[in-house]
Amino acid sequence: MSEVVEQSAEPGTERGGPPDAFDVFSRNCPSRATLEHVTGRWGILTLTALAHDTLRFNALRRRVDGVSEKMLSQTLQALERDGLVIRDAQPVNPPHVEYRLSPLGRETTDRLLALITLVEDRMPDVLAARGRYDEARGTG
Amino acid sequence: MSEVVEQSAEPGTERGGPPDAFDVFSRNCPSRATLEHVTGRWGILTLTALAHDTLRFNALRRRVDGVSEKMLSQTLQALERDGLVIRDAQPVNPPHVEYRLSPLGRETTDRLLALITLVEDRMPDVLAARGRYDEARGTG
DNA sequence: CGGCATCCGTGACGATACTG
DNA sequence: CAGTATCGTCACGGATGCCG
Repeated sequence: MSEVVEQSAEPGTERGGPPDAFDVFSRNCPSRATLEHVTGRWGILTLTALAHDTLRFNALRRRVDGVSEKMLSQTLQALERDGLVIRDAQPVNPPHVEYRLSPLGRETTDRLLALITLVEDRMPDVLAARGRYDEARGTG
Repeated sequence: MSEVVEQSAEPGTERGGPPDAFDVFSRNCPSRATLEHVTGRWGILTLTALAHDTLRFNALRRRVDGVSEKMLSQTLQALERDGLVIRDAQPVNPPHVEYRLSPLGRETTDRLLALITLVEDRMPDVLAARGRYDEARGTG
């Protein structure tokens, strides 16, 4: 396995800092890594896709437009490892595996959803801002 | 300029879809790009750093541990272009440039903060889950 | 101080093929 | 169906140097 999302190699994990040691601003804080799993390109979409339903691998793949098999697999593993996603595998043939959110995953996804909703709602503003910015540069 | 965050090259922007056309799930939706600016590794941290204060470039750089000059510059440009960050440049010598959140940027950052707070709070759970996951693989 | 341009390595990512 | 293994690319991102 030459390519892994992140094994337990967090160097600064055991530095035993103060109680608020999980501040994302420091380079080696594990919360930074988790935050990146959650907010990573595929992390966001995967969690959001699981917000309402329990889904199987390929259903998820269809839902998250553009994700490759590999990246979905990787993303799911990272999220499962962080305890945000639960993997239910039934050893039947053909294999039947379902993914769903854990309680913590649900909480996280709720906040994510709040963010996404805002961004989607305000896209007209964003697009307008982009237009202004580009014009101020392109035209002079 | 061979390396650019993203110019106006969004291919699916003008497809004139339905009102809810800003669904992040479709590959070519501009909201997906904006979401990635916001939730990108440096986007999150930059916005969060600006949550409370107006900051100058190098102050920001010190605050966001590990960011390179180049990435901070790129990130700020993307966020400014999307209308989330406002750049105040005073043409004095030495140059004095300040960055602050726009109203939309503030709204966005508030939601981001809610997410970050949750993740930081729950890091013990995450770490425990990781421990269980790793053990179930390494040992069993 | 606040940038921008250039060079360049690394690894994230996608496509494909294979397994159970 | 649900993945894992392998390989190639390319653009993300760091280091450096220059300019206003």
